[in-house]
Amino acid sequence: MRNNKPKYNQIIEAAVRVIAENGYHGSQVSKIAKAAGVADGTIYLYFKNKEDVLVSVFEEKMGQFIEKIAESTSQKQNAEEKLQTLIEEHFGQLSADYYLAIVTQLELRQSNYSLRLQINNVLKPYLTVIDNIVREGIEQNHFRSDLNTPLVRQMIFGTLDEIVTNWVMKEQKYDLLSQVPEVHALLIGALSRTD
Amino acid sequence: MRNNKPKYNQIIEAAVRVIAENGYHGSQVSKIAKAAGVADGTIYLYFKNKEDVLVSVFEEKMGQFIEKIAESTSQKQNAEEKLQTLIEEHFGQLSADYYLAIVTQLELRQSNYSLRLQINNVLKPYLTVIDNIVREGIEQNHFRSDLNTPLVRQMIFGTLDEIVTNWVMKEQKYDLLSQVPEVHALLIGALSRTD
Amino acid sequence: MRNNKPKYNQIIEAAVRVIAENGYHGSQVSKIAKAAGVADGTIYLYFKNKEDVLVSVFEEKMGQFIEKIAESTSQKQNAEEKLQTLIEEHFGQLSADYYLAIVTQLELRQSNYSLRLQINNVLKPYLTVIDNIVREGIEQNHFRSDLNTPLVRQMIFGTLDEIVTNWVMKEQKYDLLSQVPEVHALLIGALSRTD
Amino acid sequence: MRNNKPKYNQIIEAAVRVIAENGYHGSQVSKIAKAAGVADGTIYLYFKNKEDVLVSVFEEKMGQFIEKIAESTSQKQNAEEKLQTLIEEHFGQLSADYYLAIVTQLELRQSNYSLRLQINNVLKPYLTVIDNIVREGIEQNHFRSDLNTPLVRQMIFGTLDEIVTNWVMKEQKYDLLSQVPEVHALLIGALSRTD
DNA sequence: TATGAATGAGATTTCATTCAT
DNA sequence: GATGAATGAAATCTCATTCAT
Repeated sequence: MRNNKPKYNQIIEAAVRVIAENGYHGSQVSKIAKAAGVADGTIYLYFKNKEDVLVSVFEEKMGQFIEKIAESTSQKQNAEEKLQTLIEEHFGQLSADYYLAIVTQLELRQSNYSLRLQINNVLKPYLTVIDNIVREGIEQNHFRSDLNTPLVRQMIFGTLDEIVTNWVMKEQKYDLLSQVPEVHALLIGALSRTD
Repeated sequence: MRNNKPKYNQIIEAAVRVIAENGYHGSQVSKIAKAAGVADGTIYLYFKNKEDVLVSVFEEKMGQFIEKIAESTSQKQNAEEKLQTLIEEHFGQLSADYYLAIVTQLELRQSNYSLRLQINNVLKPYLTVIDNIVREGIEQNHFRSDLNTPLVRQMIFGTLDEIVTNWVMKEQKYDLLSQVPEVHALLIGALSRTD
Repeated sequence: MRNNKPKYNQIIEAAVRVIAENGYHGSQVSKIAKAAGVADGTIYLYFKNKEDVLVSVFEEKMGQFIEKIAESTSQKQNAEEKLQTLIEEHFGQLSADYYLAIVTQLELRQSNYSLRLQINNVLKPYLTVIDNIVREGIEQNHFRSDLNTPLVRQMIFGTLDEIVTNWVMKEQKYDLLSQVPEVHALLIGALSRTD
Repeated sequence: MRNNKPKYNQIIEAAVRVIAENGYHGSQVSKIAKAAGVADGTIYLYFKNKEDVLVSVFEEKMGQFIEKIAESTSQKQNAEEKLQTLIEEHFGQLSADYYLAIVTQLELRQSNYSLRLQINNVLKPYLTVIDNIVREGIEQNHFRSDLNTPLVRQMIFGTLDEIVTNWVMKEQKYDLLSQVPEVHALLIGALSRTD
């Protein structure tokens, strides 16, 4: 695998740092190369072009992000707990990585359509995790049986994403993790049976 | 106000069209000028720079969008109905204006940080409308009294925004308005008192 | 026509000068722009890209070159005189324009395949002039009737071209025009009836 | 000599193949190395630099080409026959080696001035062969005594070269060798005594 | 000898903005 | 007010060459 090569990871890590500090449009290849301690041309030994660097940043970082969430949730027994864990991990990981939060919430969204499509692809497994929790909640009779899974998934993802983006744009001045219980309560309220 | 001048509006309308058809990065000043039937230099008689054109597009279009929502909701008596009307108007207006939906959901999000801050400013009155509905629902004892208004507002806006973005990215192949009841039910579920 | 625009001609003339002085591969767009007294970007208002500049140099210069030859030869009555005039003009014009000779004989031949095909196209009318002289000579019974016109044309053009190239590579240290009679005699020897 | 080393020849042969298939500008050192089955760096153990590879290709290939012509013509008794043999060999060898024809007629001509000077040097022995035939013809009283040898040599070489180049550019769609008699007749016509 | 990963200089082209008319 | 020709800064990517192993 290419990520055994140390230079590959050096470049990815440098890219996150440079993008977080200079913004998407201020992140020239030469700046990333310098931050990674390699020559400009070296970037092109590991990546097809600049867009490939950015996609790879997202793939690597979001890949880990999603994997952790998938693993943590899988260890919980019911849908409500899984949802809570998902929110905790989502907020927790982005709280813990200042640069990653800026890059994923603000900077990479400025990318062009082609890059956006690839980013959406990377996100798919996360959306599947959400879908499965919703389905499980319905099967376990904890959630309402008439839920429209895609719509619910859009609500959950849209809610979490908007909350994190607000937090990043407010320069992370408050504690994101402390909002987990309230967010969980809101979402459970939306999903639970009322009878 | 500068929007009494006919060329100002010509340019705004041309910009929406050009951005929707060519994407954010394919929308050069010269292209907008040509579509508006004016010379490149004329743009600079009405706008400070390109960013000002884009902000103005958002201001004008979202200004109308928000105004309509504010007016429609104000005619309803209680928070639940107001929320329903808000969702209807939000989905309805974007359903009705193909170009506007693409521009606001996809293209203008590719803008840089500075433009994004200005766009957020334009959105503030909309967020206030949501806040007021939430507060009213609490006061009317329809919503739970322990709701964290900003958080709830983020959930509502994040949910609606994510749903519309998905719909635009799926090339508007399904009917957005038919989802209003389900979305409303979900949000009401999240907000309502359970006792 | 685009060559009414003064900048267009400024750029063409500058390009000939720059190519002659710096060689094909030493002729960056910025160097041509500077020599023409315009900004780099101005080049692209008049030419699609760098290749278009080079093709146009050849078109304009060879266009005039060929036109003069066509006109001069047309005023002669028989094929032998026409051939003499053609050689005189061919050698004469390139003798008179130091830069043009270097550019057409040495530098533009270093171009890539695509440019070479376009250059060949420009040369076509010249080859036609030669063909017509050959045919006329045959009809007038001055040249042998069994001549293979394309082959003869290749001999004539190949001969003149090789002689000029040698002269340019020897840095034009001898007088090219003084060779006209000998060259003419050789070619007439090849073409004339022997009975 | 360095061409006792097998890798040297591997690289030369690979270079011809790569240049014929990819064109002069598409023939990177790494591509030649790969085709030769050696590492990039190995090229530099056998050649000073890329230009040296190209010059060597020309030297080796044209060396053989010229040697054969010199040998074949030396076995003929008079200038006319020698000229015929020279044309036959010139056309014959290039007809027989598809890649060599493309490389020498089209691709290597795109090289820069310095390489062109070296290529001219390689050609010198061939030009001497031609010169000797011309001088012999004059001495033998077959050719006109007033011939300017360098000029005649330029005519002969220019003619043959132009004919081959045309044939290569027309993608070798017709038989080059069948033109030998006509070409010979033309050149003999130019050189022969007319009394 | 042989390797091949790393280097880094260098050039085309775009496009927001200006300003003389 | 209106024009649009001209500006020129700025960034990606290639590829010949090197050198530690």
